Amino acid sequence: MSSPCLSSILTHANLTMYHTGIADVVPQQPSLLPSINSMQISNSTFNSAGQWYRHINPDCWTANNVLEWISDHVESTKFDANTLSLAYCAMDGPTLCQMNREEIITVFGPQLGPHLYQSLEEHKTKNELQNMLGPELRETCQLLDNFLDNLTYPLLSSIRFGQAEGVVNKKEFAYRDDNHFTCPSMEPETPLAVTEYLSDSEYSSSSNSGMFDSSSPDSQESGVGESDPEYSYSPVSKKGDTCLKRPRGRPPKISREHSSIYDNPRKNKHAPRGTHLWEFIRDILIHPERNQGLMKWEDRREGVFKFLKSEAVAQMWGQKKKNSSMTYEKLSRAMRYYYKREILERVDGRRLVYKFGKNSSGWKMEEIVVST
DNA sequence: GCCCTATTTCCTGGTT
DNA sequence: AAACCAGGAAATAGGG
Repeated sequence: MSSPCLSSILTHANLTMYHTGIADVVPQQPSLLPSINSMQISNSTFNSAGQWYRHINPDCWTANNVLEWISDHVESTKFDANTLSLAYCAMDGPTLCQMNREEIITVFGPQLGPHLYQSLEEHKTKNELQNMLGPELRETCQLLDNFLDNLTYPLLSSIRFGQAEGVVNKKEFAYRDDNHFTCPSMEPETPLAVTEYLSDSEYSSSSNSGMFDSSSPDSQESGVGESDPEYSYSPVSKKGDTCLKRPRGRPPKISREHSSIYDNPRKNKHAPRGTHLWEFIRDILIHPERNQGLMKWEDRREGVFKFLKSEAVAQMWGQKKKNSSMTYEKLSRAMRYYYKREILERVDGRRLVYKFGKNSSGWKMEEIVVST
């Protein structure tokens, strides 16, 4: 992006803010402009690895949080940061929150301004909503944030899993966990790595080419830890050779002494019943600003929704349940059990489409408004 | 330890 | 052919 209009934007911004009474966030004296404007910043100035602001109400953002927030949008919109003056990024959250749309566009320009305004509104809404919601929903939102952060910054997560291998064997991690094989570099609560923000088909094919293939029975038999004869396998196993079949059902969990490094030390001995799958799905749906195309409402009033990134949602569910071998195939089986209990209703002939049933709750507009 | 609920995993067969 | 759907069977985890 070129910056021929920078000076006019800056000049106009100062005048506008002067007249609108928010000039305290920028140099008030025109004579200061040249020196302040010389404090220009480049895209490389920004470091988006922090993102603490995401978990804080914009009203409480520090100037640093504001800078982080702006930096994220500079990166995501490929905006030329050279055209931004640091002076305009030096305001804190309360100051920022006082600005209306026009003021933000005036300050940050017609390209970046609308993005920033939109984002600010989303952060405000999200935090207001989260303050009114229970801990389970907050946890889901946190999960979404973490998951989407990994989608946005795949490099960081791929480094954690060892990017040399390219696609990481998530299934192997899972079974090794279950069978007392652990990855020394893996931290507790480490979010799943996703190498790219893929479409569903891409997601699946990339999985297939790698490790956590859910569709192939052959691949499901591989990647099993070797310590347990029941789960042992031959790495070269193909159809018809000596590979032992994996028993049905959930693999046994690792014992306390072996799992200690994974357990959250704050976790209760008798943890409260976690969010159910349908509640997890619901919580994603009622946070449209965070679900970023994972799922969408087909008919909000009727409770009809659709999976857009089915494998991604399944991975998130697996992340929540500390089960990195979760797939949409398995998730959808659990969903189908809800038909009988009338938590979900069948939607015939439509792929990836489900409907909340009469025994579900918390997704209707009225309920959300009433609960506030 | 038993029972129950809520999944999780695997599977076969059918549909899109 | 791949992805998805349907539902049976068997298994686990956690709570009561």
